[in-house]
Amino acid sequence: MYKPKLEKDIRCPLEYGLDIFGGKWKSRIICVLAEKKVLRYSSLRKEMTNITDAVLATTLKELIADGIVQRQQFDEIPPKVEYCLTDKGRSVLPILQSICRWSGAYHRENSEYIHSQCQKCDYKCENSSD
Amino acid sequence: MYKPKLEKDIRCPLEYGLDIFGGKWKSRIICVLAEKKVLRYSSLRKEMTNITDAVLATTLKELIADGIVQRQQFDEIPPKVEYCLTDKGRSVLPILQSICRWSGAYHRENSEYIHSQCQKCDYKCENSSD
DNA sequence: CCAGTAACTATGAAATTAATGAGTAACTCA
DNA sequence: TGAGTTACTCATTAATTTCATAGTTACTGG
Repeated sequence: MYKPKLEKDIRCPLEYGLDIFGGKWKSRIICVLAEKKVLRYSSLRKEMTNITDAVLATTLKELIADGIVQRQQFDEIPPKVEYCLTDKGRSVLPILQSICRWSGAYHRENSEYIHSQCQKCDYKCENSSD
Repeated sequence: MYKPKLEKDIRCPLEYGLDIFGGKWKSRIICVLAEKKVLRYSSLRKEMTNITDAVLATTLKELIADGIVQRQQFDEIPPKVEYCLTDKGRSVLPILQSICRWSGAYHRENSEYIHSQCQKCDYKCENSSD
């Protein structure tokens, strides 16, 4: 059974925010959903190279519990479940973009940073072109 | 001896950025230094309630290696070392503020989030009043 | 009737991160 | 002489996060 971290609710806004889109997979899921709009569970897993079911399922639960991702279930056989960002989820995209821009300013010149397993770069950094 | 993570340099900007100010202590150190400008090691540890020497020392090394924090050593007895933010370090403050503002919009209404051990809230959230 | 599919869950191992507690050099102050 | 100070390091343990693998239900297509 999934147990939400109650402690999170008494943390400060900065920790609350970092908890929502920090970590290894959360920002990546948010970016993929931002790009593809709607994805079934299996398609999402294919987009996220190397993620395992256990991690994807629990990470999705956290994002849903935090109101970032919406889950819509269709009662069919075989099962069908669709995931997309909520308004709250879309509202974090400017923050992620600002992080990308900031990093780009310091990080871009001295290394290759776009590797094939990181879809969010292709999305984020091309779209933040002001 | 401290070994920098080379892998970080081939990651995408979003991961690079989250690595720099994510984690349990990094954003807190950045905020305290933003507020106090300059702090000796021992004062910094006092500001960060509950941090241990081992964690503070290695976290500082990471922030220094990432160019966020500057270390200045005075050859005195007893030893004296001062820490402050670099320009790059100060440039992350707007991002941290935007995270605070975002969180505040969603998080503020339903809980107490400022607790005594979180100095960065007092700093961050009062200063982001637009 | 057996393999395949979808969307998971459960379990244990591995890896990473953080915490604990002690120790160090070279002094100063009582 | 002996405790206190500073800015750490080191070794070990604990906690957290992630990975790897297998299993489940209720079907469908061959």
